[in-house]
Amino acid sequence: MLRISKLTDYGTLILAQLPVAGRGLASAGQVAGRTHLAQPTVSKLLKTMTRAGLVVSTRGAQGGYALARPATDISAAQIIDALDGPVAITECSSADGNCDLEPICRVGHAWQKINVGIRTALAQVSLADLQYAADPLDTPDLRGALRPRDRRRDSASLRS
Amino acid sequence: MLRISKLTDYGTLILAQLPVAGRGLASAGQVAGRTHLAQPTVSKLLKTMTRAGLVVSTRGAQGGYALARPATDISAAQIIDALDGPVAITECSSADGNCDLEPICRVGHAWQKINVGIRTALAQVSLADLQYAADPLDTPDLRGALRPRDRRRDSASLRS
DNA sequence: CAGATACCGTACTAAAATAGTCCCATATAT
DNA sequence: ATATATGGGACTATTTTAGTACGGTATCTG
Repeated sequence: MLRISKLTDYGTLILAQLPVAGRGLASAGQVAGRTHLAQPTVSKLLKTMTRAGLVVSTRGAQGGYALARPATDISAAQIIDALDGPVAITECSSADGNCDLEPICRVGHAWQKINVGIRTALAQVSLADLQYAADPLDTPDLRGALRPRDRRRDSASLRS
Repeated sequence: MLRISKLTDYGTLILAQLPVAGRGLASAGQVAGRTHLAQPTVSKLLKTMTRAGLVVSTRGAQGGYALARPATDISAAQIIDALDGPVAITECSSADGNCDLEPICRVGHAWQKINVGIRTALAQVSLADLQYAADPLDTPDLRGALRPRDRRRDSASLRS
């Protein structure tokens, strides 16, 4: 949970190996060699990313792949969308749609908002950013994603 | 990927149903009834959250559960830690530890930094915040989590 | 034109994580 | 004593993720 899937990680590694369109091509086999990943896996990922528009391909002998655009114009969110599919947000927890208890269901929706908030944040991170990641670590403000109309510091309202 | 697991969602629903310690108790059966979740599932989650210290329990007849502390003092990160276990960050992608290609491996680490950044952000969101989540949605700044030493806007350095 | 190279798409298998259930032990109120 | 209710672990089922295989198509080279 809250982890980047292996395939997304692989995909990023692969993208980092590709030349930008116009500066040459790299075949799936070459990329596999450089990343130490299995060739079929690399092929699969490249195919998927091609369909997603992150990568362009050339068929035939001397063919291969290249980044569709500069690394600064490829976002982390796009990579995730391509490889993990559109984010599957948790649906309403009530099995049979019995959402009569409004305050409860609103809690479920809050998680969805957090999901979307995180995703939107990932749209701001580019492949180039990922490549240059240094050591320090800073904390984004996620509370803004919820923005309650009126935040109380007491929990009295918890009583059902 | 990047989704809140069902169990975490359930857990939040359940927490929202519990009185704060000192203001009474709710049994697993009662909570199951109010949330429309299966009783064994509710029991399991409450047991887990008790062990994690989010909830306190009283055994025996008339026993039950209560929040260990006010909803403002229970963070989203704590709920996730309790129910999804410590975040399993993607390990080095190189199967046999062959991380000779430094720039490549650094990409993998960047995702880890994003993971941690998101997690840290979640520590700022309380159960009370989740309950009052309103409609608007704001975007946290995740790029801060990477903070490159010197960010270039060109992708020339992509060439391997 | 022939053959080799390399992508395209889909279907399939395998492995792992998630979700959900069951049972027996223990503690406490009446 | 007995009914109620949590504690802990084992177990099964389901879903998701990861990885492989195969037949098809496009393009370069000679």
